[in-house]
Amino acid sequence: MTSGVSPATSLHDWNLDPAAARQLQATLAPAVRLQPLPVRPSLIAGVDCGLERQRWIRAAVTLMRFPELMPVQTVVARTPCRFPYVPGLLSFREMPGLLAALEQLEEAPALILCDGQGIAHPRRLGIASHLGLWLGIPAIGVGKSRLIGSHPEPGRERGATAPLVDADMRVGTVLRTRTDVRPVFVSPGHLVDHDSAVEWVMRTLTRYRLPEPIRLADRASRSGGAKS
DNA sequence: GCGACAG
DNA sequence: ATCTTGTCGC
Repeated sequence: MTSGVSPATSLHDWNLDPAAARQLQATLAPAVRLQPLPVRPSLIAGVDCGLERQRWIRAAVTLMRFPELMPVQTVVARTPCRFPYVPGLLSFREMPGLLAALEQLEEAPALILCDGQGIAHPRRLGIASHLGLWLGIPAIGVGKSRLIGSHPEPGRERGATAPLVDADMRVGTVLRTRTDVRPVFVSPGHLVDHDSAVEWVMRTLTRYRLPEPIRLADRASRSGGAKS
């Protein structure tokens, strides 16, 4: 009855075709706000999706307490694929499942780390931005590969960064999360700016390439297991 | 027309 | 994302 996470505003439904989806992204993008994360979040969520036989989306969310980085709760939702994978339209494929999983949380996160891009997107509305906007919760996009933009190669050391630019605009940061390991693409989703996005990805790293909340959600989306 | 293209 | 065996390295 009392869910930890519910939409701040019901912005739209999910019955759209690709053309309408792109149109909607252009309409929603101006509402994205880039600003420093106001408070230190004590509850951080990591979200990720897995695919089951090309027909089901397995959306997983892991809630962690900061700064301990101890998992508080992990939830998984299995929903049918209703939208194809189209570069630039990922949120229309994965968000319905993610929202179903988020509703199962007993507490709401103060920050969400999302697998995929934030504003580093053709219309500045990657899945992290769309999700953050829908929930009214600060969100950061952490992609394992590039969608758009150009950038110099960041230094090889852990913590090295390079700006990600598209159409003469800063859209993200290429961040080396481990020495000599392929960098990740960090971009603000909503209610965070470039600096806090990189700062909070760094603060949730342990010994792996991906920040712990996303790494655990990724793990749950593959094994399909929830737990408290 | 051709290449690029989160998960 | 998923499929899918072995292999290299700490």
